[in-house]
Order: sequence, then C-alpha cells, then structure tokens
Amino acid sequence: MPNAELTATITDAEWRVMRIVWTLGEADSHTIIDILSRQHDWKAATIKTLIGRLVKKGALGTTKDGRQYIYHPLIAEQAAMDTALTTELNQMCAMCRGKAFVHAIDETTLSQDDIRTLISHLQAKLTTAPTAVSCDCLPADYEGSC
Amino acid sequence: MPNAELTATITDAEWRVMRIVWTLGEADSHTIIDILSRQHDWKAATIKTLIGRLVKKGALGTTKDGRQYIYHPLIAEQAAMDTALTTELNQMCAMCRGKAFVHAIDETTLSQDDIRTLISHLQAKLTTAPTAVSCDCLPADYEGSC
DNA sequence: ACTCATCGTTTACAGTTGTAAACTGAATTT
DNA sequence: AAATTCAGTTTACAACTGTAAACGATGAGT
Repeated sequence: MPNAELTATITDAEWRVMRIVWTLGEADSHTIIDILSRQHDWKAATIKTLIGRLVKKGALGTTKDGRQYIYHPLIAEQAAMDTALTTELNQMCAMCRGKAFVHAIDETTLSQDDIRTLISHLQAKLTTAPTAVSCDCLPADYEGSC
Repeated sequence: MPNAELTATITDAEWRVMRIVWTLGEADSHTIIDILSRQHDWKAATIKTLIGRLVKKGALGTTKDGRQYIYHPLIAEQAAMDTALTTELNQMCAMCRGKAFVHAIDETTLSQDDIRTLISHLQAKLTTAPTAVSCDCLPADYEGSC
C-alpha cells in the first residue's frame, strides 16, 4: 500500500517509469524496459538509471525475486498527481488560476462522471466563494493586478 | 503586446521574476530586486542573474532608459500559465486527470465568476463527454488500468 | 577631472536531470 | 568448470538550475 511521503521530487523522465509501475501494480525491470524503450527511444541503460534513482529517492520499493527485483510503488499515483498539480498552480498568480483551469478543462478529455463530480464540487464551492480573488504577485505595499 | 512563442521553458525561480513584471506591466531592475529580495531572501546578484536569463531566452524585452533598462514581458502571463498547466497534466495518466482536477479545485480559491464559467464549460462538455476515459500509461499490447 | 555608486555582464560552482556506457556479480548454458 | 548472459550498480558527462561574487562601464557628485 503506497503511501510514503516523498522527500525529493519525481522528474519528468522518472514520471514515465512511475506510470508503468503504478498501472501494473508491480513490475520487473525487464517489463519496464520493454515498455519504455518502445514508448520513447530510450536505451535500456537510461531506464535502469531512472529506476535506480526512483528506488534511491523512495518512490519505488523492491522485492527480491531470485536474481532480480520486482519493483512496486511506495507513493500513490493520485496523491503524486494531486501534489504536482497543486504545486504548479500555487506558483502562479492567484487571480489567474481560474482562467488557467478553464483552459485546462477545455483541453482535457474528461469522463461524464468526472464532469459531474467537478460540477457538484464547484456548485458547493460557489456558496462560499469570494466575489473576486486578488493578485498575490506583489507585496502589500505595492499595488497592482494581473 | 506580449505574444512571442517561447523556445525555452521558464524555471520556478524565473517564474517569480515574471510575475512581478507581468503584474507591473514593466519594471526596472531596481524595482524587481526590491520586491523579490524581500519576498524570498535572494541576493540582488541572484535576481540579476534571473533577469539576464529571462532576457536571453526571450521572455523579457528591454527598453533603454538612460543608464538602465526597463523590462517588459514578451510572453503573455495567461498563455504561459495555460501551457504550464496543460503540460503538467499531459504528463499524467489520462484516466486520473479528472480526479486531479477535483483535488486541485478543492484546494484553490476561485471567484464566483470563475466558478460559474467553469460550471458552464463543464456542462457544455458533458454533452459530448465519453462514459469513461481509459488509462494511457501502457502500449496497446499491454492491458491495465490505473 | 576624480571618485563613488550603480546597473548590467561575466564568471563560478554545486546539485539535478537526461542520457548512456562500462563494470560486476550471480545465474544459466554448454 | 568455463563461458555466456543478464540484472543491478558505478561512472560519465553535458545542459540546466539555484545561488551568488566579481568585474567593467557609465552617470553623478565633489
């Protein structure tokens, strides 16, 4: 059950490895290398490096299986995604986040269920939402807006 | 009018600089350094480096004003945010993006107008949305789901 | 004219990331 | 037992990042 708190961050390339292991639940390096060396054109050595780094930073755990290891996630996929997205958003101007969401949602394929969930969360939010969100890019003694 | 297509990416630290210039519309280095050296505890030299890199990579333009420069954005803030968010999302499993949105929206303060816009976009999307979005983490010949 | 304060540019340097070859030890084959 | 084959580990290396000191030119004050 993956749930550890990750110290380091997972890089873009490492993210590809995690997606394979998250989806399969667990995988040996042969499988990971087989899939990734086709998806991208990465050499086996490259993928081995990424796996090694993920183990070292605590994102993947290992179970010995004879000569080789079986890798499994130590962090949950949804939690990693949530954190990555929130971190990205928090870096942006608070005032502009809403429009960024609109754009992202327009660009993303979502299931009917996801859309209904989103609508209901948004409707609930509406009752307590502020009239406006102000720009937080400047210290208090400067004024301005995006 | 900022609109250029950016070749390189803007890093986290550089993003802080851009937010100042985006918000003020234009700024001299003294202003940028004044604000940022307080927000973080960056030395003036650090901020100068970041400004220089942003000019070199085409994110900031300059206008000479006597001995110094006035910096102005060459790329639009909303476009940069949209791209950053979409890029981040596209790196994740398609099946899990909806839940990531739900989490992000729960965590983000949005204005009533933003929420209404989001709801209306979502309602429009609902009519053509698929029943489910499947996992795209593996090649076709492997099966599996997040 | 000389000195001082600046502003922008150069140089610095360690850590991270992408990309991969080389090596090492154990298991499998002959 | 020797040779071969992998799986994992070490080493490599350039580019990018965060962080900053040092330097050089130019305008301002004396």
